[in-house]
Parts: sequence; C-alpha cells; structure tokens
Amino acid sequence: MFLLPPHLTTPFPSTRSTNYFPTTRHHQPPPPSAANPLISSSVATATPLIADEGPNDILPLQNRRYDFTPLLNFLSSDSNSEPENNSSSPTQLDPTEFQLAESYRAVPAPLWHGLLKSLCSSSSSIGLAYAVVSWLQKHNLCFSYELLYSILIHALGRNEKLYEAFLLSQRQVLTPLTYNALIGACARNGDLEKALNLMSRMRRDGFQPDFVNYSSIIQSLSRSNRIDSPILQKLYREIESDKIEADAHLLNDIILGFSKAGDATRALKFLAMAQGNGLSPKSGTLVAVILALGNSGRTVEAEALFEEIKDNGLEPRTKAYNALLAGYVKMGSLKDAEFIVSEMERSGVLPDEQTYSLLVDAYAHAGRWESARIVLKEMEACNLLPNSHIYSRILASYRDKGEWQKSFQVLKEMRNSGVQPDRQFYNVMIDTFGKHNILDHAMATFERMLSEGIMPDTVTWNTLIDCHCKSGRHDRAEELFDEMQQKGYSPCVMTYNIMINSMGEQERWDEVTKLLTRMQSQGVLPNAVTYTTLVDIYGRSGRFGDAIECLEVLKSTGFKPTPTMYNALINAYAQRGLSEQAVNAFRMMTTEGLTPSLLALNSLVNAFGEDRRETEAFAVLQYMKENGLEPDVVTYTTLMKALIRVEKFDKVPAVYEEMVMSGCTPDRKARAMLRSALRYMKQRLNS
DNA sequence: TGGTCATAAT
Repeated sequence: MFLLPPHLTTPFPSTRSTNYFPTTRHHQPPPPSAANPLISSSVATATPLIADEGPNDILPLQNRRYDFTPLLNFLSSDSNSEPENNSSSPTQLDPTEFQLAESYRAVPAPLWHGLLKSLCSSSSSIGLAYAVVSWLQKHNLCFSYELLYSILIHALGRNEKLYEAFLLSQRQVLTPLTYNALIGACARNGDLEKALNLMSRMRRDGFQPDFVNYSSIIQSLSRSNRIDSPILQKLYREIESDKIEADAHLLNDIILGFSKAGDATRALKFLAMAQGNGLSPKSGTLVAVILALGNSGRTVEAEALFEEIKDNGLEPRTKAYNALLAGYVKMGSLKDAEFIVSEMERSGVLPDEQTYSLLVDAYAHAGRWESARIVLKEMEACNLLPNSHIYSRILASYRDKGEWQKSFQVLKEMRNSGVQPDRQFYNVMIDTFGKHNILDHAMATFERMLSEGIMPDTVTWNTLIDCHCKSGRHDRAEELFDEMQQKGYSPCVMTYNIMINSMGEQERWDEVTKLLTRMQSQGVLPNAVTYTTLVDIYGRSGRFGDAIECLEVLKSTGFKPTPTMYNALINAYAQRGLSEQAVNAFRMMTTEGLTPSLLALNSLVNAFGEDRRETEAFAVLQYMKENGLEPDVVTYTTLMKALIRVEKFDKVPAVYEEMVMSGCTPDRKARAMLRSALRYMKQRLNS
C-alpha cells in the first residue's frame, strides 16, 4: 500500500533555466524613444504621456506625478541593468544613466512599490520589474531592497504567478520578510503544501514563523472552501508548538475556519478561548459559527449565540438572521423558519435575496410549491429579482425529494421569469439526473450547457464523473476523468477522492496508488475524505492491514483520525461479522479521545449481529441508553436483523414495538425487517 | 457574497 508521506518535500521549481528574466525581456517591443530617454520625455513632471509608449499595463501610473516611462524604456533596452552585471558602482556609469537615476531621486517609496506591483501583473513585464529592483539597488534609490523583493513576490503571488515568485526567491537569500511573502503567495494560490514546506524550511533556517503565516494559510483554506477540521487541528498544534500566542486576528481566523469546516464544536471552543481573553471576534465570524451550529442541527445553540450578539449590544443584521434561518431550513422546521422571518420584520431588518432563497428552500423542501411561488412574487415586489441561484435551490429540493422530473418545469418557470440558468444551476441539474441514475439526461444537460456557451467547471466534471461511478459506469467515469484533463481542467481533491473510491470499488489497487502519486505530484493534498475513502475501500475488501496502515500514516503526520474514519473501519469489520476486531477498532477510537457516535454504535450492533452474538448486540443497545445516546430506526432494524440471523424470529415484533414506543418512526427497511421475520415464523409453523 | 460535487450504519 502506498500513502502520502507527511511533509512532501516538493522541490522548488528549478527545472527551468534561471535566465528566465533576461529572456522575457527580449519579448518587450523595442521602445520608440529608447535611444535618448532623457530627451524624449522629461522626468518627474506632471506631463501626461502618449498612450502607446511603454508597456500597456502601466498606463494607470501615467496619471501619477512621476513618469516612469524613460526608466522603463532604458531598462528594456539596456543590457547593463542585468543583475549579474551590476557590480560596477554608480560613479563608473555613463553620465546619461547617472542623470536618469538622479531624476528619480525624489520618488517616494510607495510609488516604486506601485510600479512594481503594476509590472508584476503581466507576464511580459515581470522581467522588467526585476530589472527595476536591481536598478534601484544599484543607484541606492529606495530604502529596503528586502522589502522590494517581498513586494515583487507578493505581487506575483497575487497575479497567480507562483512559479515566477519561486524563481525570484531563488535569487535571494530568504529572509523572514521574503519567507512571509512567499508563504503568503503560496497561501493565496491555494498551494498549502508549498506553504507548509516553506514554514518548515523557515524553522530550519532559524526563523520563527509568525501568526501572519498561519493566518494567511488558514484564510486561504477558508476562502477556497478547502478547509477541513483535521487540517486546521494540525495547524493549531503547530501554532502551539511554535509557541505563538494566538492574537485576535488569528483566533478569528481559526474560529472562522472551524466554522467553515463544519466543526461547530471546535469553533465554539475557540470562540470561548477568544472571549476568555477578552477578545471579541468579528460579527461575520459569529455568523459563521451560527451557520455551522445550524448546519449540524444544533439550532438551540445557534439561537443562544444569536442572542449573545444582542447581549453585546449589537443589532443582528440580515446576515445573522439568515444564518439562524438556514439552520431551521436545514432541519426542515418550517414553523421556526417562518418565525425568524417575522422576527426580522418586527425588528425592522430587511430580508435580502438570501433570506428569500432560504424561505423558498424551506417551502420547496416541505413540498409547498405554491408557497414558494408566493415568496418569489413577494421578492419581486421588494425589487429583489429572483436569480438563477434561487432556482438552483428549488431544483436541489426536488432532487433531494426524488422528483427529478420537476427539473424541466423549474427550468421553464425560471425562463418564463426571464432568468437564464447559469453554470451552478446546470451543475445541480446534472447532479439531479445523475443521482437518479439517468445518465443520458445528465450528459444531455451537459451538452446543452456547452451549447449555450456556459463553460463547465471542476464541479461539473466531478458531478459527471461521480454519477457515472454511482451507476457502476466506472469505464465512462475514467474516460471523463481523462477528458477533463485533456480539456485543461485540473482535478481537485474531490475529483481524486471520487476516482480513488471508484478504483477501490473495482479493487484496482495499483490505480489507487497511481492516483495518490499523481495527487502528490500535482501538489493536491489529501483531506479527511481521502483517508476515510481509503480506510473504507481497503476495509470493505478485507484489506484491514492496509486500512489500519492508512490511519497509522495519518497519525504519524500529525493528523488525528476523525470519528468518520473509525466508523468506516468498524463498519468494514461489522459487515464481515468480525465483532472482536470491530470492538478493538471501537476501543482504539475511544482511546484517542473520540466520542463514539450513534453511527459507530450502530455498526457495533451490526458487528455482533453478523457474528451471531445477539446478546452482545442488545448489550450495545443498553450501553446507548445508559450513555444518553438515543437509539434510532437503524439501531432497531439492525437488532431485528441480528435476531433473524440467529432465527429468533418470535422476538422481532417486540423490538419493533419498542422502536415505535420510543418514538422512532419506522421506515421502509424497518417494516421490511418485521415482515420478513413474520414470514419466517409462518414458514416455521407450516413446516 | 451566496448556490452546486466526494467518505461512514439497516
């Protein structure tokens, strides 16, 4: 088995030649006035320039007090500005260049910074930017060159030119300032792997990563929605071991990160820590925590936090109400949702598109299409136009209720209202067909989207690939995976997770390894789902050694396995009736300080049931009751299955009875289990 | 801004 090592030592890009900058310079068009820059236009004047002089991307600078064109023209043509050749001192220069330098003596530093940022925005002028820095250094025209380099790196990072940033950094000894800029550039470009590598390199060089590094990484993860709880936990452990005291900003980022990762428990923990230190997080962060609480069904706590905003003397605004509303919509509590909206009205807080969208969501989810329609009308009355987003939510509701046929009606309705479907809408539509195994509709929707000139994104490809996997069309999924890359789309973690799952289902272990290697080479970091998937696929195939090794590797890299990973392992043992091993996995989980969920215990019930140890299965039920975990339909159904396995059919009805008495609503599978027990009893009577 | 896609129980 193969797994990704902890800190992948990705080399810095060094394969391309280091004379990258000089060569790009030759791509500059020869400047018309290069022959005598001092004569062609005066320096340091307010005179506006002719537009076609110099690179186009610095046009905004021409409105400023200083005219950099002569300098840029000079640097574009003059080979003396090569950094390699600038050993000569300014006094040895030809008088023209000296005079040019003198004319820029009074330029304030921020203007140089602005010039550099501007030059970095276009590939064709990056070389020029570097030449400017070298030239400034040569003529002692700007105070801190370290700062200039970090500005260059930062600007390159902003402009998604990470590769160039790395090349540039290779020309300098890395200082804390340039390290920070580089780490920031990596974070901004979502290259967490490189950012983390740089942090450890920084430590090796004897520099202490500071909270800004951590902040930029966490912010980048949050922003790109790529954050997950284990990675943030690991980062926090590093913060602790770096002995960095989390300040208000960093704590804010951490709370926001855990919220976005859906880990409401840890978000609350750090919120308490911040408040304990007398710090109050930004209101947007509190809203994110409310959202996370609501999303995990913890609406009571969400409401408590909402009230806390009020207690702090702040008036909750639309966003805060929306977050609370989202929780109730998520749990399908229409009454509470309606109450929140009326509270908004009462408090004079205006609903926005999001509010209406959530309300429409709530009605559509409850199957009250007419009410949803009224909300849309009301929305228009408030001068808020229904958009593609709101219709995509409606479609998602239909999808989740199994009513894929409604897709066409939704499409028609939105067109009638003058709303054009956008990419996200089509993504949901493809997913709707895909989730119901109507692959030709899914593909037709994809074609339709293309024919309307809407470009797919990674989500579109992921959706298509996954729905083919789910329908067992692994061959087509693989083709689509290749196709997306041929068309220039880079697979993301999710794509890889889908493909790993697919290969695992097919037991093509070499392919699983290949995918992991490719992830690594492309700098795509595996996340919690990747590991859960690996544990799951190995476990399901009885490769328990590999499954456990996954968890060990994970732990050795400073991550903690999530409860979900253990659930996958326990489930794998359970399905093969290996109850002893299932119990062991369960114990491992509790030893790690993880609280077993109902899901883990249900798997344990199943493990005993499949191992014909129904007494122990019922002991787990007892354990649940004693530990305040409410058994659910799955628990009782699994117990009934356990009884059937040992042919104690006559005891099944009592379990069914208890299920109903304890307030569980029997579902289709529960009823089927009872029915089959009754059938066996009848058979036994007849024989 | 947001909204869409991936993992674990009968």
